[in-house]
Amino acid sequence: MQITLKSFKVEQPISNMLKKERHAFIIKQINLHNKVLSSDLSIELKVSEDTIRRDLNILSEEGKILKVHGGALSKSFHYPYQLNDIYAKDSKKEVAQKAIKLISEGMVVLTGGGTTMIEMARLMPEELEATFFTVSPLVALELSEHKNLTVILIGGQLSKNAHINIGSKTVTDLLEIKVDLCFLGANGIDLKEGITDSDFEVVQVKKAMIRSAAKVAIMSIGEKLDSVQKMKVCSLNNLEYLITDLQQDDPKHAAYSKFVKVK
Amino acid sequence: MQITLKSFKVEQPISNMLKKERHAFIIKQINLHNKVLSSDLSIELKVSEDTIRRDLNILSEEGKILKVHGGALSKSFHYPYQLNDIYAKDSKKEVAQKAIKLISEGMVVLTGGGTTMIEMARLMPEELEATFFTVSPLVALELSEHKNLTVILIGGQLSKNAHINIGSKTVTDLLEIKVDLCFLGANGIDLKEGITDSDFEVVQVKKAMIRSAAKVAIMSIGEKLDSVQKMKVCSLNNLEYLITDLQQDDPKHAAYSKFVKVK
DNA sequence: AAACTAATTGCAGAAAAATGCAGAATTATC
DNA sequence: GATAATTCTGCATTTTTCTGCAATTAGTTT
Repeated sequence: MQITLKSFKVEQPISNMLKKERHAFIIKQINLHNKVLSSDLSIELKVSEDTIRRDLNILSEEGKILKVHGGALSKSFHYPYQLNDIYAKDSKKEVAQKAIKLISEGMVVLTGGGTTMIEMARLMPEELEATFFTVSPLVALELSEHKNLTVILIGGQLSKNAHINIGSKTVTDLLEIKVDLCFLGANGIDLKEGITDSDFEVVQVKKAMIRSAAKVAIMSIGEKLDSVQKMKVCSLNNLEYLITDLQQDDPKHAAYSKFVKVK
Repeated sequence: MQITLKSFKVEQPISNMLKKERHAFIIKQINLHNKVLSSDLSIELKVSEDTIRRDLNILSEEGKILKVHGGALSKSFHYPYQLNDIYAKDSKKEVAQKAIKLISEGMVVLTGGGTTMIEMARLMPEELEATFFTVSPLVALELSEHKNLTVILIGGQLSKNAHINIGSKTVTDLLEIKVDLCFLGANGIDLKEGITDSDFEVVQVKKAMIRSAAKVAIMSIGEKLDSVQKMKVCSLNNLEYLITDLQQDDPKHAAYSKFVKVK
């Protein structure tokens, strides 16, 4: 005996559907795809767009969906944004915590800028004795709140965007130092393209920082994995560590762990 | 100069995106990378730059992002330092206002640290075009909020008390520059003893700053006149200006005006 | 079952929104 | 101060929405 399915049973909109049924169908689609277009629904449900629009208006008034021009979105649709707060602050804190574990007493460390680095500076153990070089005035100020840290700010022209020191002075000063471990943030991390960034001057500084360091650790929230920016900083095999907020055995990590120690 | 990588791999945007979806995408990109370019978004989202610009304007009006020429920035990246409880803030603001009058277009200026200097940085005219050297990370950060200022931070070891860079590196770097005007705060000002301070390393830096400057201006609230600290920075005839919050004809000024131009 | 009322649906035309484009104005950059 | 990039402005086009209104259907009453 053989059963042949003639048609795929997708969400099967019955012709001559009742209003309530249509509404249920719409809600289901929104839950499934987070959005619907009036034009799509009109075709799928074989009713005029006006009817769909009326449906969407009703559902919107009932607070079940978010109506927008052209269709509707899931009510749980929200901006990935926390007012007054740093984006993904908790993730960044986790990254920072993991990074701090790599620092041992008496070490000489070099750090870049960025919110993750500032979180790290804040979370540094109170009693730790170490020397920190940094190109970021903000990181320097945070670090200097810790009594046993020696903080050395590498000078240069202060970049208005990146809030770190850049330019030839910064680069040549960096060439004169030698540190045990360098922590860098990244704007783009990708298997093929390695570490990438979008600002030419920032890239120069990061390259110099990498040259000055025995080991380099990249700190990044998991979201940035597999994204590429316009300019290359270095390839993955220049790195020692990759620190993210993800679990060590997260599938996103797998490919990277061939190149670097993933934390 | 700009190097462009061939491959672009980003959150792939769905075609026929609703406006809100585009907005969410934009905000996510900003949160992730701290900035976006209109031109990039136009390509990524496959809409005209005009549409992106309109999107950015809306998001900016909603206070979600910081729109700038060419794209937008993350708002939280704007650094969160506010020293609000400053002693004698109003007096210091007056001093700062008077000091700013000494700065003219295109000048090269050197500044020290301290709350008065930070007030000056904040009150700087928005459009002023000038070059500022400073040994204070906080002053540097404040100054860098002004678009036409070039801010160069003289590096060194960050002093935990004075919050300025100190040490031999700072001093030798200072010897290599030559500026039109140097603004210094003072801990003690006295007719006989001149400018005095209480921290040895800070004194070394201030001396170096004075050597690098064609003219030196001391900024101080009136209260500090006729007080002496442990270590000498320089005598009064090394100075060009003395700027206080007092009236120019204040009796306290009289004796000083024989040595310096009192403002 | 007929008649009546209320709700639903589709449609035409007007209104509003969204988008892209051209040229002018402004801003950045060197 | 010239050049290039970006933004603004007004406008045309397309798409979506809104507003009656007529046709249809469903439900109720007599």
